[in-house]
Amino acid sequence: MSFPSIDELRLLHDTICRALGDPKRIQMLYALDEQPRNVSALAAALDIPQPTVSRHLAILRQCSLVMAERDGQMVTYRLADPRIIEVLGSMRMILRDSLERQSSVLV
Amino acid sequence: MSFPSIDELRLLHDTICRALGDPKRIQMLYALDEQPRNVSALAAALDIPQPTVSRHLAILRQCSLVMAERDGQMVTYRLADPRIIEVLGSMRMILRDSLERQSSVLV
DNA sequence: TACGTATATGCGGATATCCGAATATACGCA
DNA sequence: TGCGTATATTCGGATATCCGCATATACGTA
Repeated sequence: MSFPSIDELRLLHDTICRALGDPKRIQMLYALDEQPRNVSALAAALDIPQPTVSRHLAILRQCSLVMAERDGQMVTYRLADPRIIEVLGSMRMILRDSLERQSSVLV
Repeated sequence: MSFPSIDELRLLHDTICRALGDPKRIQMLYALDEQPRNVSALAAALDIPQPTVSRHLAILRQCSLVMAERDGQMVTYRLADPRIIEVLGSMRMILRDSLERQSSVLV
């Protein structure tokens, strides 16, 4: 087989794909792409309870998609790699074209 | 806010991200990118039981990532949009760079 | 119709995920 | 040390996911 090993795909799934496994986390990635924020700023911007935000950030941190930097009492989070936003953009294009294809069948 | 609406992100998650939510499904996408296959060929190639393959294919179908075409008794599956493989390739690069970054810290 | 092959689905249990509520920890400051 | 703010974690319950196993459905052929 010429395609990636199941081990690499498992790793890929355990990190990046898993991180994208919740819409709130995707939302958080976009918010952090716009600008780095601390936990409560993120919670306020997205209208999500602070413990929930903190938990999702912990997952994004484990998956190495965000970086945390303590700054006094606050912890500022930023994207570890802005290319994740490009990946999401590609997904949105695939989704958009897929929906378009489906709706044109209905005409 | 200038980033995508929570509704679009929810839709994105419910389709593409959800489809990538299992390593077997990612493996199947790669196998189908290599060449279209029917269910039992896919099951044999990946050494996964047929009912499991069938169920994962149903999810990929719901998410519009694969297309099914009946061909006598067999059903041939193919990628609906090969760009999903490019997306996975980008993810693998992000993962690779992330692991590299982490290991270089340990030196 | 009867049979064999290919594919899909129903059921049940194990496991994972998500969240609200409460609490614990970390830090700055008086 | 004591207090307030920021962040992280624990617990429990609801919900979703995955899979093995058995079975149902679809199709071709005799």
